[in-house]
Amino acid sequence: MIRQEKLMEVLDYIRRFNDENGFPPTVRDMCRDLKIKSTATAYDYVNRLKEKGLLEKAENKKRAVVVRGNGSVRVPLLGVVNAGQPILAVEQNEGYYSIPEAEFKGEDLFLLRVHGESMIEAGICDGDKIIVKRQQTAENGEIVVAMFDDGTENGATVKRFFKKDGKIILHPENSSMDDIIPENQSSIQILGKVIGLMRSFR
Amino acid sequence: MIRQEKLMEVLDYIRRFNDENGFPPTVRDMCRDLKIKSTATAYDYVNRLKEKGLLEKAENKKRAVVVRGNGSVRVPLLGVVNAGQPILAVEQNEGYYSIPEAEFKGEDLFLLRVHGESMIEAGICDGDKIIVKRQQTAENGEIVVAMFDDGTENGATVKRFFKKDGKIILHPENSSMDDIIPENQSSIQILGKVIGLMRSFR
DNA sequence: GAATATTGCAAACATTTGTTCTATGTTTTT
DNA sequence: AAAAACATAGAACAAATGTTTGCAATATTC
Repeated sequence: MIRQEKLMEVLDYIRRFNDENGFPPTVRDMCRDLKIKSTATAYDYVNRLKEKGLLEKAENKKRAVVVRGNGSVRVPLLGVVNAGQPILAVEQNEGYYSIPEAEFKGEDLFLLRVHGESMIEAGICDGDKIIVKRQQTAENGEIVVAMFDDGTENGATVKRFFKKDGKIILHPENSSMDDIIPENQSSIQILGKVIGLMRSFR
Repeated sequence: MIRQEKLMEVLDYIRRFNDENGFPPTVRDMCRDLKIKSTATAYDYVNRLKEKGLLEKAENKKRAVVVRGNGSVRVPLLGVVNAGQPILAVEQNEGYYSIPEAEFKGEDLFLLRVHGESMIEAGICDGDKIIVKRQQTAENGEIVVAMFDDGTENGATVKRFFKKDGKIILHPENSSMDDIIPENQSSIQILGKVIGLMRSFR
């Protein structure tokens, strides 16, 4: 069917127009650029695309067609994490980053800048930005961001999580460091699970 | 000045509205959501932001305000790189990813999936996606993607680049591997410099 | 404190743009 | 080949939305 192709051409046009201009096209834009002779025709195309669920459209609003999924999610960078300073309780927002959602799936994600070498053997280096999924629990072997308060040592760290004989072990991936087994186990609080990271070389 | 704050609030609102809805707000949207009492006021705000260069606006068009830079660039994933297979000359495009431009600056970027452990001590692991800036030259110590043809060994690899006594050395960051000093030095071709990476834990 | 500039408001106006209607050509079905 | 279904066009209409104008409130300057 020729119609199919035309429809896809329109869909593609809307996507490109949006990318280039920052806002969606009008039916008249479509007519001009795709050599469609009537606004009614373009209007029709848009409605067919909507029926097929290929785009969203708000009725009666101007330039309100949306082709969903440009492929990125916005996540906040909440601070620095290492073996020392805790993340501030009132998480300061250091800005938003758009990360590819195909790569980093999940609800309630945030970023933290890593400080320190404690996870170097897991390929997590000083300065990396880790992508964390907020959750209170963790499975054995997962890398987590956790807080605990143990008198001398306290704060937020990123470590590999293990539970053995009912005791939580926070294991640094650095052979020159020892496991952390907080005395005050009940103070341990999982902030989230590390699902990915980004690094930029300077 | 109170005015300043209000302006920034509007700018932020436009950005958020766009993120959430996929298209920009109208002056009346601003009035409703920011408790502005007159469309003329909102209109005024928008024009001031335009004067300051903080947004773009097409005259007389509906919903045509744009806060440039939603913060991401679209880059293609071109294939796999390791010590073996070359990237296909006709680079196959495996899709686009939106990556934060604040983090990964530069023109002409692309992604490659890394295969192998040859850069493990530089924190580049098997399965990582590296962000490469296309360029033909490199400085001493930079991590590059390079191709060479040396009879037995050939293809594209990611290695640290050194030039010593006129000879190019491709240094793996893995103490169990040896430096590569291609016999046929003239066959060495730098495809780009690695400026960052992304990883997602499965 | 008067003069002046800035800011905000309400209402009217102008333009853009979505939507509907009817007609005509084109393909598919019977 | 007639009938039916579909696709497109052109024009008119209606709603959404940008823009202008004049006035009041508030802040700033002298």
